[in-house]
Amino acid sequence: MKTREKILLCSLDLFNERGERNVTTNHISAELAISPGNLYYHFRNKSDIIYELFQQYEQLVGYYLTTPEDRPLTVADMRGYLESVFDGLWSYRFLHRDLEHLLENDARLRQDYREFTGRCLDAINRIFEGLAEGGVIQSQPEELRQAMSLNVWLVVTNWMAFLKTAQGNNRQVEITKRQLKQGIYQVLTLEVPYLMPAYRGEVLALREQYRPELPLTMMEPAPA
Amino acid sequence: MKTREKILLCSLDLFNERGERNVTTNHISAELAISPGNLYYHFRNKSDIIYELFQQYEQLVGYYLTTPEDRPLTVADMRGYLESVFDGLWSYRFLHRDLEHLLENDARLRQDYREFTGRCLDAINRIFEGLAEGGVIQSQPEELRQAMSLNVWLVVTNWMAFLKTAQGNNRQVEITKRQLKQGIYQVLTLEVPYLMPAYRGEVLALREQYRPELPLTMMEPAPA
DNA sequence: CTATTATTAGAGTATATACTCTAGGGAGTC
DNA sequence: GACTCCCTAGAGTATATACTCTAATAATAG
Repeated sequence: MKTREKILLCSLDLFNERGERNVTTNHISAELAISPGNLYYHFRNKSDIIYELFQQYEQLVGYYLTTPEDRPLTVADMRGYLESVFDGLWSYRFLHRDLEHLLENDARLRQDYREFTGRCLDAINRIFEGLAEGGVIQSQPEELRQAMSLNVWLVVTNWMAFLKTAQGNNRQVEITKRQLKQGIYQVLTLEVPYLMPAYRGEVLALREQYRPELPLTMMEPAPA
Repeated sequence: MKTREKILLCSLDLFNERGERNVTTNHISAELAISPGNLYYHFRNKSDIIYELFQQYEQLVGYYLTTPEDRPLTVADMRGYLESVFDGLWSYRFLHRDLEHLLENDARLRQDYREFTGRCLDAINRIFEGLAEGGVIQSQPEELRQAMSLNVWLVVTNWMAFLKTAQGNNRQVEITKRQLKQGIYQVLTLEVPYLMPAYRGEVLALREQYRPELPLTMMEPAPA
């Protein structure tokens, strides 16, 4: 594998594990057993690495969130959206952590992220429309649907941060993918009151699959 | 005013304005025109300042969220809770920004914040119960109510962060209190489907008062 | 083989930042 | 006046971190 590619992969790993803030370019090069100079040959600076990872993320989520134009959406579709979006979130989870700091220091990222948010909100909105067409949820006025979409976005993008704060006494709180996916439970909670009778049971059963075992604020870090 | 108190007030101001991360102890002492040594005479370290500010915040919100035991809740109560909680959020908004980093570096804060979260979730839950008793919203099974409360918490605590990311092209995005309070609109959106007919109109009218003028992702920073 | 380009090493630097240390001023008390 | 206690000054330090610079080495093209 090319060094450049290795740097990206290694950076992503370290960022996800320890948080971008706690990973220096020296750490990255040390982990790869290359010199700092080498790293800076391939990337002008740390921001460029982050930006490129963000672009990967953007592309991935954009791909996940496409909606078919020729048919309404089903419960299976919805599940697919949730699963894949949370997968993406997991793979690039460092982004949604120190996000504010990242945006503060990179104008490109700031701009792109803003547009990305807009596209995602639109996509969520279209998914709600599709689900209404498919008879899964009630149709709602545009205004309400948009506000709902925004709430979905807030829950999805901040679920990880909540887990980290609500959990454990250790400095390095390790979140599992399973826990992250309990965010799906919270998103489906938002939909509960809008479910049509015909699909209510099915969606509630799906929701149960993501239910946390314990109330979240009582969760302790998994023993090592 | 005592120097100690001045340090707390000044720190809070600077933290809120520029973000905790961008404010050093040297900045604080410079702003106050005192020496760093002086600051460190009053506080052992930066974390101690933050921790004391957090305790103020905790107390404030704890006070805001108390529920009367002798009567059900009204729409006016609900409005009061939302207004005051968002006021508190505004006054200590730096806390909910770099929260993860703050918790990572202070075990006391980590522990306290976790308990604080638990208490807040309980309080939100009790408020929902009170509103159901008061006939404002439908009564819901415990499990659903808890998940709803958690969603409310997620929206409330992350609304500020969303505004900062969704808005403007400037490094230092200035959020107004008015914009922050649009978070109330989002919280009330969560309640819409549960409103009882008798109060539906009233709550929807209340909600309208917090409606953003523009779709949020199109919002530009206010011209200087 | 030679010339050129792409890649790598690794010591070194500029800057920032939380914090320390010593010395002393001012006000009240005996 | 001397003692004590609270408070203050401000130069200085240890450490971290993003990044640079020079030189050397592989890879490739002609």
